[in-house]
Amino acid sequence: MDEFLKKELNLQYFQEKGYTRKKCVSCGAYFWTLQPESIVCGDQPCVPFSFINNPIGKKTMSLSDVRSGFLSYFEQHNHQRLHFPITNERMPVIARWRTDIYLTIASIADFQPHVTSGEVPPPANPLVISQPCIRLNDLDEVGKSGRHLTLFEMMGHHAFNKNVDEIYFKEDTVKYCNDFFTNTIRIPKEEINYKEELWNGGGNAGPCLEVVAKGLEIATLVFMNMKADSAGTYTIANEQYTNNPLNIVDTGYGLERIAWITNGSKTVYETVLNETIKWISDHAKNLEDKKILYSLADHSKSLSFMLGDGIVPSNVKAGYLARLLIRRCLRFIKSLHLDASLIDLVDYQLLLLKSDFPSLINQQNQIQKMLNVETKRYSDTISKGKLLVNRLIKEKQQFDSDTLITLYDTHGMPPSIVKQIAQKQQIPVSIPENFESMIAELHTHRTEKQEKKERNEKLPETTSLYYKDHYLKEFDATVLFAEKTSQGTRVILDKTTFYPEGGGQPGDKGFFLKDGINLPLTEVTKEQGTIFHHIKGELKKDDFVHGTIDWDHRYTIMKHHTGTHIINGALQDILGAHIWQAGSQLGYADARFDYTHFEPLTDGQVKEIEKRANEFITMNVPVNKLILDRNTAEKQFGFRLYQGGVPPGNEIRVLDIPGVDVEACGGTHVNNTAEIEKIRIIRSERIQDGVNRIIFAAGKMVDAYQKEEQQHYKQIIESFQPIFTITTNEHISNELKKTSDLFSVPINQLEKTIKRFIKEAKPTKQKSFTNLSVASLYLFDLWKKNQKQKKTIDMETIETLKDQAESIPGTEFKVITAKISMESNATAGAIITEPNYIVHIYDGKKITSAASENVPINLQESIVKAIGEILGGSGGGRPRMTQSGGPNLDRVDEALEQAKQLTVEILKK
RNA sequence: GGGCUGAUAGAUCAGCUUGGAAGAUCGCUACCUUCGCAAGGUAGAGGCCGCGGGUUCAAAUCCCGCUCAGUCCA
Repeated sequence: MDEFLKKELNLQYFQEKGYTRKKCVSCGAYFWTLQPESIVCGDQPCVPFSFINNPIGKKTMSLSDVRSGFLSYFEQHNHQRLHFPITNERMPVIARWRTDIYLTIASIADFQPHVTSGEVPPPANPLVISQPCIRLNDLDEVGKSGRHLTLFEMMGHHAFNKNVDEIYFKEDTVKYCNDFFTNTIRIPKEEINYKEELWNGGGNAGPCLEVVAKGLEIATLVFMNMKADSAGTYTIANEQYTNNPLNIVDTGYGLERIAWITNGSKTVYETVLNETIKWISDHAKNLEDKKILYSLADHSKSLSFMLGDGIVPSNVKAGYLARLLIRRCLRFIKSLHLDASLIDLVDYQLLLLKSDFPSLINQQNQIQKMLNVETKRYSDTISKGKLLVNRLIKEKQQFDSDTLITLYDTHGMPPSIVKQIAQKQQIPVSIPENFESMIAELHTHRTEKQEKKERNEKLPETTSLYYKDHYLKEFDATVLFAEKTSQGTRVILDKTTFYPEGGGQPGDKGFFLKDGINLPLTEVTKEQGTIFHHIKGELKKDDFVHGTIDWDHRYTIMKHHTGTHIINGALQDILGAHIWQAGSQLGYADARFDYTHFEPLTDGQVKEIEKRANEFITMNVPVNKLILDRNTAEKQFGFRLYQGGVPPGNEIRVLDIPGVDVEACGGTHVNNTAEIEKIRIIRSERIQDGVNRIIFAAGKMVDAYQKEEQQHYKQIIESFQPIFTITTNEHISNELKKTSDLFSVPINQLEKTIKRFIKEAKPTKQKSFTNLSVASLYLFDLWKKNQKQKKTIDMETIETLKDQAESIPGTEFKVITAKISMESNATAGAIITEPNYIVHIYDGKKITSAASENVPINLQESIVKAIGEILGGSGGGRPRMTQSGGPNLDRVDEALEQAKQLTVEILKK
């Protein structure tokens, strides 16, 4: 490998400028230096930091100084700066364009995978960017090491070479780098060493040079020229690599580190987060733990970016990472005894970031709301957890590590808080050193590798007519491929207007005509880019067919599809820019749209959204269907495009509804919002933490839905009919919702439920009500009263029963058998509070047998089974209190008689 | 996306292992005590035991779905 690096990195530039290649006596790595006598590479840990209190550079530089110095240096050297809507010169910290990572972790991540793979041309070439990145993998080092940050800016100049080095590659990269550091930052050239390393990550690899000065790595220059490939000839870290189609200059300059080296402060935090640290110190009462102070300053900055770029805290995906940081912050705030809230702190951060990152403060309102929700939720969790811990203390008097793990994993109680609570009660708690890894262990599970299906190259491609004209209903085509299936035939055509199932849009229906024979289409699918038509009947290769689409089906779905974009637009309008599509599924009868939001919608908000959506419809907004290359689309519309996921390839279909919504979308759509006619929101629900769902109908399906609703309503009214009448039929959906809430039963079960309640409540008076919900409420109350009455003991009945008691000859004991309408257990229980009674009571459902304390009888052993069997069942209970029953209730008299006889037999002397 | 919890009175929770009359504490109401308040005492109101199925003579309890909530991990 050394030989490989020597060959790759033996640059002309080093030779000309008089650098020497040396081997570090400490770590063994090779490095290039202008100090031939040096024996160590100059990186940590081989040498200590030597710039602390001894800064280098022409002057102390702020983050802004370094950033603008870098960007303008490279701009002057023919690099182009990037511009995006909303975020301006950077990309968001949430990697919307990536499916493999949640957060933007490096400047090159901006261009992966599409640009680095060569599929999409770079937005500019060469280009320069300063990209805010978030890395949470070394969370515990933050604040402790003096140099770890969760949010940092990685500055990079990138060049993408198709033919080795036509833009520039290794030589110019080092030249620019050295020039920038020595002239713009003014680090003496002798202080800068270039250390040889091999870099690999994210499926790529290549030689690299680490730029170190005074013990600190300030930049990494990667020459990415290889990609992972099992058939490759290079072996790096046990993986095979081959040449990449592009030679990529991937540089990463640590903005914060460069500022730090010119400041010479004790830690990076004093340089990067100085104002925040001061602010926190001013508000804190306990500053003993510097690590916590630094961490809080760092985390709150990360949060400003995460929430400002639209992450909604939740228990899934990137939302969970935001919550993780929020909860750490809340814990830090508590232990510092801050007299300000997390909201105050983030507000202050936003103010500091306002001039360099203005998009963040635009989200201040939403950020405050989200932090408020999260703060409240966390304190709820902790106070619930405290109760739980206290209960466990009572029960166990100690905490083993299993309990600690359960408390954290299941209830979110951090062990440190458990320890605090327990210590107050003199219960010792020892937190295992490897707690974190024990948690990790708990969650290790195999991740199933998804085998990539290779596209069958032999299968022909199909021209998608539906994209050229979303309204095309008929077409002629030639069969290119046919294959028999159990259902019929599946064929590939040269062209089609049948939309295949995908992206939440169901496939089209319709039929083919061949020589006057009708061949119905059962399914259209897309597998690895090939469109298959599944038909009933037979077709052969080279047949000519005429296809006709089920236009009603397709057009309804088109209305629903454009409808989801309108709903999305309405949501963003009313709730804010943090609204992001989290999934959608279109149907013929209705459509559903999932989106990120931090709380459930109120009924008022739903109404408002429905109203706004319908306004968009009546505004007659044209629906523009654009095909743009990726860079143009991103530049024009920003990352809002990637609502429904990231489309592959360089050409992107963009659906632009001006003033309403713009998204990359591969579905079929109407031409003008007016065609949708109307939208009705059927339901709004919370499908998981941080994600809500709206189910709506569009066009004629609104009428269909309302018809169905009326049918439900009618059925329910009818089930009330025998006893109650409902006089008005207004606000049907509202009435149904109220009623379904009252009985906590879904609408389709209401009819059944109401019948049950009428049967159990036994209403006797005919009554009429103005509307359904009032009638339901009345019924429910009646039912409750009835239930209660059954349970209340009627003293009169008890006295009557006692009077009926028959004495058992030769004893003081008295036996009662009876059939009553009250609850038999309660009645029996009341009687046997007095001595000498044995009762067998039937209440219409079961026979309860009970005996007073002083009666020497074991009902459970001697009687209960016998009488249960008479009823065709069985029975059981405790010696002094049993119940029995069975399906043959017509033999109750016989059973009671038998019970009496058995009792007398056992007790008589 | 996966794992783990939970849902019983207005609130916090017992009861579920081993099926057999729905409980405690706080809060609420009335009365006693007091010049008044706090506190104490006595009595009382307040439950579709989340929803739906199944097993059983019998389900808050056992089994299966569903809904809602919490939590951890990727």
